[in-house]
Amino acid sequence: MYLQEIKEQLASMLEVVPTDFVYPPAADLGDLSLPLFALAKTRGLSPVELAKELAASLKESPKFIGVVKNVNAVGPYLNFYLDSGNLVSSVISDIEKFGIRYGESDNGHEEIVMVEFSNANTHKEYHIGHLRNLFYGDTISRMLRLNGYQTIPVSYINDFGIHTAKTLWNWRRNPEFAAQDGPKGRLLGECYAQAAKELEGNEEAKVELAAVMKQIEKRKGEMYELWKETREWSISYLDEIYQRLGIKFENIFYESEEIDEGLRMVEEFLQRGVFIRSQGAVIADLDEYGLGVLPIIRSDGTALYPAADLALARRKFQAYDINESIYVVDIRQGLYFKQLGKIFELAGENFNITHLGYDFVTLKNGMMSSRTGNVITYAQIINEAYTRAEKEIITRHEDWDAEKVNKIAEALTVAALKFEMLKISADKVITFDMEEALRFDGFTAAYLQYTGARIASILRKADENIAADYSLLIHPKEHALAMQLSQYQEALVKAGAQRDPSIIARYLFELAQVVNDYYHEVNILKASTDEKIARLGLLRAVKQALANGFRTLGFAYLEEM
RNA sequence: GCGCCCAUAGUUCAAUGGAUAGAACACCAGCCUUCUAAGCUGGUUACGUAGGUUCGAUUCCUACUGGGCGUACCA
Repeated sequence: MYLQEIKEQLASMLEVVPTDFVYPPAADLGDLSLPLFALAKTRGLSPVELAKELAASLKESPKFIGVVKNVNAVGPYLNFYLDSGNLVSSVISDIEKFGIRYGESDNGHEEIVMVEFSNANTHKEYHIGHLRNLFYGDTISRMLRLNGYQTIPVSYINDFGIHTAKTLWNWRRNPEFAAQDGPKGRLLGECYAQAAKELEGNEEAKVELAAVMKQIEKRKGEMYELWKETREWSISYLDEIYQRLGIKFENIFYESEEIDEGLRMVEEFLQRGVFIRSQGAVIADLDEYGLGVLPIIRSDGTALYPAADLALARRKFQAYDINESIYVVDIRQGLYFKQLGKIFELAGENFNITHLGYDFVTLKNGMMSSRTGNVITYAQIINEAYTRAEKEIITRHEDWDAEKVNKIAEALTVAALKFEMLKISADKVITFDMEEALRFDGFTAAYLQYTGARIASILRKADENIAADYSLLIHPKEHALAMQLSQYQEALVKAGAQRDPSIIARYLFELAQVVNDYYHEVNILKASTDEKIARLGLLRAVKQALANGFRTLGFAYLEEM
């Protein structure tokens, strides 16, 4: 990559490392900058003096002049100016060479990483909190792959907890649910919310609930049969969601399929002294490590969530030969994953597990809670987003047929939802606001897609893909555009290393801003022939970079919108 | 109680041990016989408080204040 090579050459001349270079805050200060504070200290000089000396001596060096156009000392900084023609043509040729793989790197050394995310529950509603997990996990998995890891995206569905019993308990006593038409998977969510509300403080009902749970656990009886049937509804509803949002898993695990092996492992860990019995329950006492106590089996003998997790972890490492298992789970479970890691350590299991946490999604009027009904479900948000997108398209394109409107509206909808969740750093609570989230201007997916569509439109009007002399492109806006394009790989590497998709979201937004600026400033189709074909080549490069970025975040590049 | 996280413009978010702390939205004023105005241009406004380390702190450390989360039978 052009920029990386420049940095390496300058670094070796100046006896620094490529990462010492920064980007100046303003274009007139150059393209690359080297702060001299550290270097000055080791040489016993003032940074300002050193800058002057280095600038003067570099200007004398013919080797240096071949690499960059100019260098200036500005205070304690050494500022470098790249030659526009070189910059633009090198960047375009990098992009042409790598195409869909432009930006990829091999930092992961083909290590095999399993990324577990979208740990949804059956028999419960799917809401915007789940979407953050889904999009974050999906993008992390893809980002790591682009950084040279082999990633295995998997999901782990909790189909066996007490929540399933709650839903079934209510389903049975309120026949109106079963009587309703329409998608049953979604209905189960409503049924659960009502059940949770009614079970609160209702001791009589809790006895009934325990009886339901027992049937499910024993895998026998009427409620178990109902569990099997309803479980399928939930699973197909989840499949529908994943398909609509373009999420693919290599495998989906289910708690009901891990629990038996989990219970065996609990016995094993008891014998090995990792777990103990206490107050009738089975626990891991991790107090001496500052990790408190983790209950594994309830005092009534029924299993808690960690039991199945033990078996799943072992399965992952034994069956898939992975180097690392990443759990993309809400940060509130941070303590749980520390406990799980300690348990494996005490048991002598060499499992490299990482909890990749992210903060939760809340609403302006407080935490989401199915009990109080303060929740925005997946169905609500996607329907609302789609309606708005469709309306927007129809007012702009009266001539489009319904099929075309639908196709574009769908792409805009999925992109909008993903981008809203990914553009915020994982360590921030998202306070979800429907109006803000579904706008089409500003820092949004629609802005990015619109930028892409306008480029595509120009390219359609003049499809002259012929060899061009890119060194003609010396306009300052072309220089700025090439600089931004050249930084795509850095953004992807940083995002991968920090496991933070918001870095790519911001990079793309900045790229789109530079592109829009260029679009308004420089005419492409009406330029002279040589300039025109060169500019079209630049636009093709921009299109490729945008498309690669969109794909990384999981949404479509639209030719028209 | 103990532990973890967060605090930047009216709002939602960035960045950085050092060059004028950036965007977006909102508000005001402009730009469609130049390639899609879902766009562009200009204007107004910010580092919670108090110390410390440092040549230099919004960034690192400590305390405080405010908000959130977790902390044995939810997941």
